[in-house]
Amino acid sequence: MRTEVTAKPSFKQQMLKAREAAIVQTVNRLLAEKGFDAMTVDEVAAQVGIAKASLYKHFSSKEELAAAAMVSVMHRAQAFIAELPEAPPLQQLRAVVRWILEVKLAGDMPSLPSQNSSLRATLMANTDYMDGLMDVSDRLGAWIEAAQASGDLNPKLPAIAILYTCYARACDPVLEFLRMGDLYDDAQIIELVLATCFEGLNAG
Amino acid sequence: MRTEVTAKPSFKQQMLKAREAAIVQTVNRLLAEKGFDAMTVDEVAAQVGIAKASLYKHFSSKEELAAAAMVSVMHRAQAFIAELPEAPPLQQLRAVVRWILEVKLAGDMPSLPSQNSSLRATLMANTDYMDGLMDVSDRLGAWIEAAQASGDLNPKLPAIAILYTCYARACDPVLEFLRMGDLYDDAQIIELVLATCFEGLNAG
DNA sequence: GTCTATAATCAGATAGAC
DNA sequence: GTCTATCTGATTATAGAC
Repeated sequence: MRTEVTAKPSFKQQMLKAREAAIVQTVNRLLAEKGFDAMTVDEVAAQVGIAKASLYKHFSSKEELAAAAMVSVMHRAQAFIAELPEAPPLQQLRAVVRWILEVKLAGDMPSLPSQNSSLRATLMANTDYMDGLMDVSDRLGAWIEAAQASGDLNPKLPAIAILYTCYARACDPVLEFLRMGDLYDDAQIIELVLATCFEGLNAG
Repeated sequence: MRTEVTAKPSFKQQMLKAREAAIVQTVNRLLAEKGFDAMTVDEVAAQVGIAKASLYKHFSSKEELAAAAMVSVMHRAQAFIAELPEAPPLQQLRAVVRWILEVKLAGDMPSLPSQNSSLRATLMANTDYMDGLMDVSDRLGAWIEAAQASGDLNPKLPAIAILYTCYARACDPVLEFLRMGDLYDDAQIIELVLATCFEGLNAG
């Protein structure tokens, strides 16, 4: 009966984790749809199907909710990068940017106001988030420098500027603008933005 | 005495216009600093130095305040475009994008949440704003198509995608990111973003 | 038109029973 | 841990005197 008594709490914890995952997924979608300020905790609780007070047992503030969503996407990014097949650096970088655009178009890319200071503080204090961010930045940074050395990326641009430009695709309004026009499907939109990002607007 | 009685209200109206201009300037700056949601009407009134109730005599809602700020930048954009010296289309377009980046770095580019529906409605109902937007879009659109025809801009990209990509520089977070790093001054940051926008990340 | 004072609402967070 | 009910503070907007 040893297995039973140890399995019971484990099962309970699994349930908890599952519920927290559901919360994070809902927050993720709401952050992508409406942004941090417009998202209300009441809304999150309603869509998850639990009481607001229960939410606060899992996450102690609205900022923590947002941070959990950011950690979630960061982990998904790490998983995506880890499973990338071997390829030239530029191709890897392009694949990551494409993934960012796909996640955004799928409505799963949380968007946070870069100015909100309490939110910034919460994020910077979150070691899961910071570790993930640094890990991803290191990997992308290595690809960027390798691609510059091999003459695939413009060596005159600072690597950090290239990194930021890639990250910035996560909140690029061009995707929504093009979608509103109803002239291009999602796949075409992604190709267009990828092209403007890497090849620029100028003629080749 | 004819001049006196007609001059009096004209002067009064000038004062009003001046005060409204001060309000709009304050709103402009606050929208650039904190965004629409984080900006409060109390804050605006305090910084202008008038009572909140007085603000509402000039603008009937927070949305109207934001719309006035958008009309203001739109008019400044039109004035900038009108005074541009004759030059090839690509150069004109680049000048406008450079102007956008300069205004943003100067902290004078209001940033609105693209999702807020009541705000969208207010903006779309504002004929001053819509007229300005269409006028600017027409002028930029003509330059874009001319530059594509002359082989300066990539003719494979839809003109509308190029237009949106230029507009999107008004909310490009790369500017703030690079500024935070403290490695480049404002002039360098503008050149970097201009280069990535037009020449792309790839090597020439 | 400007002010002080206040209404009305909404959202983040908590108390306390179960 | 989950719920209902509530507190607390902030924010948009307005009433009414001058």
